[in-house]
Amino acid sequence: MTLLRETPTGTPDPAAASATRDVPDATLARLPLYLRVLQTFADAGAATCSSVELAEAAGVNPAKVRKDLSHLGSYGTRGVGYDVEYLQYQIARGLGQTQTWDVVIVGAGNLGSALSTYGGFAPRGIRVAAVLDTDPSRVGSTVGDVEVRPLDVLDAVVAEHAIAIAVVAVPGEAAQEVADRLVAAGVTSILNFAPAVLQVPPHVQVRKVDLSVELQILAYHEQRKAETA
Amino acid sequence: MTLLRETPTGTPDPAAASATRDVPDATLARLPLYLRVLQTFADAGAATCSSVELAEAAGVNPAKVRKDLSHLGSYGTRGVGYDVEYLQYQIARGLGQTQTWDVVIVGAGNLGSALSTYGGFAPRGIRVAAVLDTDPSRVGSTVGDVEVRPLDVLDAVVAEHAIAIAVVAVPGEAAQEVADRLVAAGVTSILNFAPAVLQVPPHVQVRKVDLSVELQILAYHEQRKAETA
DNA sequence: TCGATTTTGTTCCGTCGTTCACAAGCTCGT
DNA sequence: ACGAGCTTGTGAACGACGGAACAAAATCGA
Repeated sequence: MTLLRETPTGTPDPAAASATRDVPDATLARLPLYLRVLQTFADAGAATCSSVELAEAAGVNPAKVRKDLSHLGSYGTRGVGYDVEYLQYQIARGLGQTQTWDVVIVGAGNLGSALSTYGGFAPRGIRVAAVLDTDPSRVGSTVGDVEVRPLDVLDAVVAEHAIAIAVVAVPGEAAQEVADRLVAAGVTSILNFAPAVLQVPPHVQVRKVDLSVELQILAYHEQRKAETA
Repeated sequence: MTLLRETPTGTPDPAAASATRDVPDATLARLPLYLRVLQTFADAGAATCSSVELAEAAGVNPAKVRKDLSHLGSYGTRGVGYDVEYLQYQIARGLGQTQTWDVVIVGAGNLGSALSTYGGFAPRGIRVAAVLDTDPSRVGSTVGDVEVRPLDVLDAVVAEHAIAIAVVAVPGEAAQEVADRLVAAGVTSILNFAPAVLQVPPHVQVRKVDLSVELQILAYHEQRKAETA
């Protein structure tokens, strides 16, 4: 899938520099979690923390924490642990949070509105630069503190904010067309909430979140419990 | 993690009956996707379809489709393919869609409202039986076609509808307390949208969806592209 | 200065998921 | 009635992930 490289077991790079490379997706999904836990530690006034503490608060295995962090570099001190503030910075850097990423949300329905006003984006270096919709009844209204604009301004918005990431929160029937327009506008990463499989060129990355799938998986396990016999 | 059993390579069960068992989570996550694709095939008037057609429409490998489906049983015909309608029924059965699952949503904020009015649940055997919130200013209002009720009625609601699955869509600070109350009420599966790690008894299953994590992962890959050097 | 203690970083191994490749089996035309 | 041509279902190889165990290294006290 994604291009992978072997862990550089060769010469230990001069640490710092641009050592950020080759983070597995499984690890990547946990780094934001660590970041959140570290913030609670920082709020509590802790200067350092061990992998065991981090693991307990995050609900994972301590060895997994250490291995995850080692993918970013060697930022801990043996016998001591990790400096909370320094590790926060390093994880943020590894995730690309040193810069703020402007994103555009297409679809101002219930889900699009919820995403637009979601408070969890800003602290993580993500800013909703624009919310677009084709429905004239929605255009002009405001969700959160941004105005809903027509989809026609997409090209201009993408160019103005140098947007690379877009969120698709439209009905499944409209998703492919929206995706096509996003790609044409120059977007290279799409987060798709619509129940549809998007066809995009290979240089465009798509991640999919299906709200009902999660519930269906839970329902499956409930059914298993109920069967028993 | 989840209890696993070896694939029953022993005696081939009399097929039909209650052959649904031991479906890996990775497969489980794709079954709803196949179901959606099959519906488009049915709408187009197709009576049968091959694993290759299914795979292309779902954007996965044909072999993966066949292996996924084989976990449910042998419902295809060699040389022909799968009967669309029959396969739809079998997947739905495997997922536990033969019955309707009532769920309760806690939190009537933007996200909770979006979930309550999400049209994708009903066709998949999931019904939002109640939406609860602690905020008095929200209680009494209606989202979609259900009224927002106070969290205090949780026990009664869970008992009345025999609810096993709950959705947590509250701020991170309130998530753990809500989870505790859900567990006390008898809920055994929780879908958590709050940015918090929930501590629950081992018999309770938690799935987590973090909206910002998905965007952060995309941001990481964008950063990788930008670095290049 | 040196050893004891603590905690990281890494190696090794078992397990799970994905993919390839092929045998089993069904349909259709002759 | 029978062989040709598909398509499924599955065994096996491969790669990635998770977890345990261990060696490397830093601090602290004597």
